[in-house]
This record gives sequence, structure tokens and C-alpha cells, in this order.
Amino acid sequence: DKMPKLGCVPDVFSYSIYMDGLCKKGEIEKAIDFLHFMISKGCEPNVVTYNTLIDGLCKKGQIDKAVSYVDEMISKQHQPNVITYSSLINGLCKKGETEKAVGFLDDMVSKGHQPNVVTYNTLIAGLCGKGEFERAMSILDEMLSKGHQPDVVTYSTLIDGLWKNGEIEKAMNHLNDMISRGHKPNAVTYTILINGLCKKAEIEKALYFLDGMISKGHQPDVVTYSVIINGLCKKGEFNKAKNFLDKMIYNGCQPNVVTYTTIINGMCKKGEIEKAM
RNA sequence: GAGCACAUAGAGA
Repeated sequence: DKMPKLGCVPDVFSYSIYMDGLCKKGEIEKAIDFLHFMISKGCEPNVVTYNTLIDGLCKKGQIDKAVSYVDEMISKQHQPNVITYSSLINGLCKKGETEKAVGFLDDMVSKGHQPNVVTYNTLIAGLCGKGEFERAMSILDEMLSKGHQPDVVTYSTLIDGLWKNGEIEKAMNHLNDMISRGHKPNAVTYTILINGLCKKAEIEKALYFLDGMISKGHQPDVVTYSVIINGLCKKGEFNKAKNFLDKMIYNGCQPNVVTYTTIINGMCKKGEIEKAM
């Protein structure tokens, strides 16, 4: 609102950034109104503007509406790109509609759009989340055969999915595979492994991996700490859990609502209501 | 010469 008074007018970047803000807040109705608003101000939305809105709709599960905006952008001569398709595929995956998501991938290929590593990762994550590992692996094969190198996200996704499905051997095979291919685990990869070990109550090993990640220069974040605190609480080791809470704060990592809920719940489940208070 | 404008993996209940 103030921009014109300051002698400049918002351009498509400004509008798209604001649009993204509305979408990230989940205010999708406002985002749709905003699309019309910017047009009324004489600013034509571009591919990024549409992608932003389409992703917002997809994240709300409104795939059909998202597709209608794909049609609209096409009618305005804005061709959907790999990000548009990735958003749609992600939306379908998050709804568990992996069948359709695979269909969209085939669709985009047949229309001459090349999926990239994010598109593939999105689909692999969706398939892993549904326990459809066979299909996830066939997508992995497809990306390899097309010359797309899996990245740390691809591998982390597979490791997490397989481990949570009890296929720890296979998960570790992928870990070794990624390392031998020259991809280093990052903080998320380490956290996935630490979580897997904590869930098996193997805290010692988990802490060994924690040391490993720190020595490789990856700082544990609020998720890493929360995972460990959860593992300790589930074993009733509240003093150690409290030590980690202190340690994370000391290390400049702010506990969040999940961290505290983890501790409070852990204590309450073990009848330690006083401590929780 | 200025804008990290949009998509993917990890925690509790």
C-alpha cells in the first residue's frame, strides 16, 4: 500500500512474494483474491505467480482447483513448468493419491516437460509414505536411466521410509550407496538415522551418530535434539533428557512446542506428573 | 550493477 506513495509501484516480483506469504499462512482465499487484485492494478501474473498459488492450493489439498489455475495460465500463454508439475505431484502424494501422481509424471513427460530431481524426489517420498517401495524403486530406476543423479534428499527419503517400514538392512544399503557415490549425509540424514535408532531404544548408537554428525560439521537442530529427547523420555531417562534440553539451549538452539510436548508427554506417560509440572 | 519471488526428505500429541 505504501509503495506508490514512496514513488514506486509493486511489480510482479513484489506481488508474487506477497502471494507466497498468503499461501504459506494458509490464507488461500485471500491469495485468490490477491491474484485478481494484482490484475486489476495492471500487473500480469507470470509463471511464478501462478506456481505460487497452485502450490498453495495443492498444499491445502485442493488439487482440482489447482488444475483449474494451470488451465488458466495456459490460456494466458504461460506454460506450466517443472515446478508447476512438481507442486501438483506433491499435492497428490500428500493426499495419498500416488496413482494419480505417477500419472501426472507420465503426463508431463508425454507433453515434453522434463522432470528434475525434485519431481522425482517428491514422488519417491509419496510412494515411500504409502509403503509402496517397489514403485519408489522403479521411479529411482527411471531417474537413473534418464541420467538424473539421486541427491541427498533422494537417499534420505529412501532411508527414512525403509527404516520406518522395518527394512533396516535395505535402509543401510542405501546409506552406503549414497556415500560410495560421493553424497555426504547432511543434518537431516543424520537425524533420520538418529531417530531410527532412538525408536529402537538404541540410544547409545544414536549418540554415536550425533557425535559423528557434529564432527562432520553438521550442527544438530531442534528436530535432532527433539528426537533424542524423545528417545530418552521413552526409556524413562528424564535426567538425561533434561540435560539435552539444557545443552540445546546452551548451543543456541531454541526448543519449540514439539520439544516441550515430547518431554511433558514422556513424563506423564510414566506417571511423573510432578516433574512434568 | 540491485530482489536469496515458486516445488522435494527428518521430531511430539
